[in-house]
Amino acid sequence: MLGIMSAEESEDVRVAISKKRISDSGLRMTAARRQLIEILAESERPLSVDDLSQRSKGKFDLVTIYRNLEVFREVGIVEVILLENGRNLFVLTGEHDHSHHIVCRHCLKTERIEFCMGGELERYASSRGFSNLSHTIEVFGECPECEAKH
Amino acid sequence: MLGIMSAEESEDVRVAISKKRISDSGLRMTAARRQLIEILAESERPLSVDDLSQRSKGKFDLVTIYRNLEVFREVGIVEVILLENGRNLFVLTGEHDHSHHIVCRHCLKTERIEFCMGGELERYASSRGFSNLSHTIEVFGECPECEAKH
DNA sequence: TTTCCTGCAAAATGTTTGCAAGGCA
DNA sequence: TGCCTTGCAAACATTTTGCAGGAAA
Repeated sequence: MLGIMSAEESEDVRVAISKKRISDSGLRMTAARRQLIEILAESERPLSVDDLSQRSKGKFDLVTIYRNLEVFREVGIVEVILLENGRNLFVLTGEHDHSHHIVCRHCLKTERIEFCMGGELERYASSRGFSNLSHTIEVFGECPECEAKH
Repeated sequence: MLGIMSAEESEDVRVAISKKRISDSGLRMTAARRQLIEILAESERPLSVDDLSQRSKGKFDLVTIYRNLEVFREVGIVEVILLENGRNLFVLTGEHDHSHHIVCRHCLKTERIEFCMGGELERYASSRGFSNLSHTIEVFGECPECEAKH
């Protein structure tokens, strides 16, 4: 875990960016928002609504968490990862607006994939007459630690 | 819509393959299964559980539809498309075991994408130590017809 | 002080489970 | 006949909505 800084931004930078984005959008910085952002920033993996509820020790109603995650998504500070089972995980984006992930099925540890082949896909979709495009790409597998446990 | 046969297999071929796969797996060919397979084969787009319920005129309980779709997935005759909102659509696969799609957000019309860049993704995931990989890739947009309606 | 945000309660969705009756092979 | 499937009912899990009180700016 030593070594040069990876491509990941530090916790603090992402928290700062997120808070700024909230107030720049004319929204209020409440205790719930502040704490949810911090929990997301501290986490080593993307979190579900339930994770966030637990890690905030039930201090906020689930409704509040749902509503704020939706707000976060709208202002572009969180990214949603759609799991194979249809559930969502949320991760602070920081600077980059869009990325894809390798997710461990067991522990949900996630790595960002540094390259995005969405361009090629969307170019193809475009050639087929589709417009207003978006795409999802996720890779699922077992991380080294989880594989070792078998 | 005239012209040479596309890469799509005909309805009948996919129905035949599907039925064979069911009985080869030691499962029974019931009225529900037969009809669900036929409805999927006739459909111009992937269907949701609810679509299947309606198109079979409520003849089968939702539970039956859920359970059979799960069976179909297990024996490999349907493929699941995970929408942006987390819902599932189901499509008969026929011969090919795995593909990706361009899905219209409005009418859900879907085109199969003929190429799959999953290999590259999984090679990358593999180099990061992940094993037992799978991936999802979907493109969403507006099809020409739906775009015209705006 | 005004408007946004939160919590509570309830409802709406979507999916799963258990069990007894029915039907395919 | 024997086991697989189905339907019904109920449970479950997740997410959404409405409204009144509370808190940012």
